[in-house]
Amino acid sequence: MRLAFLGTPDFAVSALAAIVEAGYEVACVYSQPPAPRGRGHELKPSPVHAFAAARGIPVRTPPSMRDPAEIEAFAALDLDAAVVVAFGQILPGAVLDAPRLGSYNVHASLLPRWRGAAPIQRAIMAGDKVTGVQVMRMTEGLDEGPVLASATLRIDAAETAGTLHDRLAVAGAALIVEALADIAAGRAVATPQAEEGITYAKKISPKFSRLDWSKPGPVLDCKIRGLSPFPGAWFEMPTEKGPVRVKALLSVFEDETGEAGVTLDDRLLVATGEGAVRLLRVQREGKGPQDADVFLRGNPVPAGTKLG
RNA sequence: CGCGGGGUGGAGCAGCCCGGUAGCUCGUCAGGCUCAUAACCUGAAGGUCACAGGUUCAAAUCCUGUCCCCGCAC
Repeated sequence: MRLAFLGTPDFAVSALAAIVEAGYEVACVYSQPPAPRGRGHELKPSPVHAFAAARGIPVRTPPSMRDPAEIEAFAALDLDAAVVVAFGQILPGAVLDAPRLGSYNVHASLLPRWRGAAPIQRAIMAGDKVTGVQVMRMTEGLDEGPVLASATLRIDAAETAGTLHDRLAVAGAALIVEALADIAAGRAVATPQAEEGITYAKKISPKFSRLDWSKPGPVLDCKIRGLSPFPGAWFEMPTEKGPVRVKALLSVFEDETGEAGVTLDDRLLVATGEGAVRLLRVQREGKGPQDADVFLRGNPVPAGTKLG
């Protein structure tokens, strides 16, 4: 099997690593172009780019796969299949159909639920109890292709987008390797997605990550965990020097009541519109993440504090 | 030179603007008390206040330079 791999973030690295490990020939890796990241505004290659480069795999980072020259170059790779994982670009049909056996995508949800950009975060934010990862054969529609392989994971009460991301990345890596074996052997079965239960996982915008304490506790808890660690659901905390922005990274719902936004004890139990939420892990602006007890040592928050 | 925050006993912070014997919460150690949901009381150890210069009678605190760390740009 001669493959091309298209992916960008860490989530995709797990899949690429597994594919390489399994011994498949990766003719070329495609990734998003290096962007200014990190302190100092330095140009840094994407995680997938860095991984591939370190292993001597050719890397291409075209700004657009719609470019006719790129499509031609892609076709010239003479591929058996292409694997796409969180690439970050919509691929034209000419690219998807170029490989002899087609193009396959690893998607972190149980389709057709959470088609689109941010399935992991959306699943937690919606309070889903289960989610999963699937391999589908790609079509031109957005995550509409038939599914070849699937793995289901439970989402527990302490799950954050970060922990779930890591678990799904591992599961997805194993799944794509299995699926490729089936595809190579000609025994892969693609099942069309259900017509019902379609939802879309809109891209996460930091603009909507502020916590509104008047909302119900369970909703806030899911929002906190779904946006953790990035971009982080935040609120304002009063201090002697003025309000400070604090991100909530992990929380748990508790059945206590009080005026929304006011702390009920000195350990970050915050009353909401319905019930209360205890913050277990937080991050002050400009600081690293801290467990609540560590945070409280240097930043005491007495009961009765009104949070914004 | 993309923007911003910071380096103070083992951890998290205050003190710096308005120079003058280093403070808080926690941890550790010793002893006591108590068989209670982060336990409590008493005592102790532990810091060249990132580093190097400068100003000054005196610098964590003011000035200059260096090193390191962190956050945001997904």
